[in-house]
Amino acid sequence: MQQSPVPPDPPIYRRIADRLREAILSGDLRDGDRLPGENALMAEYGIARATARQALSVLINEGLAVPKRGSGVYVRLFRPIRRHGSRRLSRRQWERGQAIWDSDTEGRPYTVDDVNIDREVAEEAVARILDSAEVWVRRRRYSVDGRPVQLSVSHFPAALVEGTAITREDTGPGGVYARLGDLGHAPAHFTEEVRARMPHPHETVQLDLPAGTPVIAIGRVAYTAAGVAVEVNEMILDAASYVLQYDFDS
Amino acid sequence: MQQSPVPPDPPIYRRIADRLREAILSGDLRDGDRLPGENALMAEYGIARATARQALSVLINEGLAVPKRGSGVYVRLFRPIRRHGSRRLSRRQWERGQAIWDSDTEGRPYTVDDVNIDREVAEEAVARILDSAEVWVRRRRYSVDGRPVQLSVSHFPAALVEGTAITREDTGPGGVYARLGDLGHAPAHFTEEVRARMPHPHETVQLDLPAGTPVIAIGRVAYTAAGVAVEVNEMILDAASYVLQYDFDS
DNA sequence: ATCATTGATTTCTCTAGAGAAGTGCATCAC
DNA sequence: GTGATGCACTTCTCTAGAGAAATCAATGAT
Repeated sequence: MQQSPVPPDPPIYRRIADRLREAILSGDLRDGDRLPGENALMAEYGIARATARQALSVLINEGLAVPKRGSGVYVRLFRPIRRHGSRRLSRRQWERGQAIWDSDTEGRPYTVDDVNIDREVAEEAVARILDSAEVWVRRRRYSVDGRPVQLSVSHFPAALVEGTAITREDTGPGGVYARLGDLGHAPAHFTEEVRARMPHPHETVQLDLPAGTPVIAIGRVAYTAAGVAVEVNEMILDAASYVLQYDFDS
Repeated sequence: MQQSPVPPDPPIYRRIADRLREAILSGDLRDGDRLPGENALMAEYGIARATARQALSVLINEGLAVPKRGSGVYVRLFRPIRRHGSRRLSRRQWERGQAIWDSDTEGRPYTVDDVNIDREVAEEAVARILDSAEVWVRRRRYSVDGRPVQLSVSHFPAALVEGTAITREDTGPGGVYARLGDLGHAPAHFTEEVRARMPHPHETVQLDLPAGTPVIAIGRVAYTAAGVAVEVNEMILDAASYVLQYDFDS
């Protein structure tokens, strides 16, 4: 057989999904508006319930819509926070009014819940970087406007921070970086590795993520001026809540 | 009524998905291994086809599995490329063997297909940043090992680059940045904004993305030493193919 | 006015079954 | 050996229907 030159027309559920997506992206349906539900689609197109659900699930898994059980399916909103990698550099002229994507200029108040501090045996990658088999681990969750947006797990070499405020809930003024400075190990250089992926179940729960929302995973390593690694911080961000900004010369 | 203290046990499809996920994350099922299919799950658990499909769709939308029509459902592999923000800084001691996530050290050969160069009226955000209503636009797609991994759309102020090699397919040795240097507008500073989201349909097609794969959207602005914006580059990366690395002092 | 109840509406879960369409392997003709 | 054919198996699409569970507004009792 020769290659069929006829593009097979897409299945019903996909055509419906395409239509609805178009309505969302074009702005016909705005943030928070309600989409036609299962019953409405069944009636409008004369299709079975499963087919209507399949159409809606496409948009839900694309992160464009959010289902509310017992209520309806709604257009999802995107209003991110801007997170700066290098504060020093980004505070230059090229920052003001020059952003590509709209975002709330920071300054939104964080709250921290679920602090958890522990001494543990480090997993392989962390032990290698910190050159320390045992580590103190600080786990926290950050919320903005009462909604959780970020998980953070910090690791410190046990021998270095033993007995300091870093092993206690209240780290004092300036936080952990100030305490590392007190120890003569002030961070001077950072490396951040950034990935994006779909969340694991426990991340979905802790960040209260709707379907179709990826997470941004950041692995940050802090080094002293001498090049000694003093912290490994693994962060998980709700991708719908963040725009990361990095500035650099070259 | 009081708050029900009984956690309602999860539905069947979710329990099955949890089991399979566990098998994948624990390493029982490795990259490329085949998962039990619809028919196997129907038989094993005595459930309807739709329920078995729903269980598998959970993993597919999480990006852990990839369905191959007519063949089976397989465990997805993750073998990312490392992309450096600031080459200069990351080429220091703290780079060697200090990565958190495994990745192919770069050097993998890129190929560029689908080059497309055009003079256009800039959209609002780009016009504002470049301070130019008209722009030259270079669209390209990058592939590694024959698989598309990145889309890139570069904008240049029309008045600046008119008549130069930047408006032609072959930009000559050193690429567009060398040409901007020839014009006395060598880029000296970069700002990158990073987001993650689920792909739009045309991105899914052009990057050949399976379901459950987010994209990383990078908006990069290049500035001269004088602070003049000379390029806006919007990139879309297959999130399963990349780890971004940023290095900075502070 | 406030609170509890009821009922309509909505999404969610699942069953049972049918046919279309793509894959991959074994078999057969040459 | 080589290529074509057929068949088993797989995922994909869709129908029809049922009950559970959550939401929301209106109604009624206090």
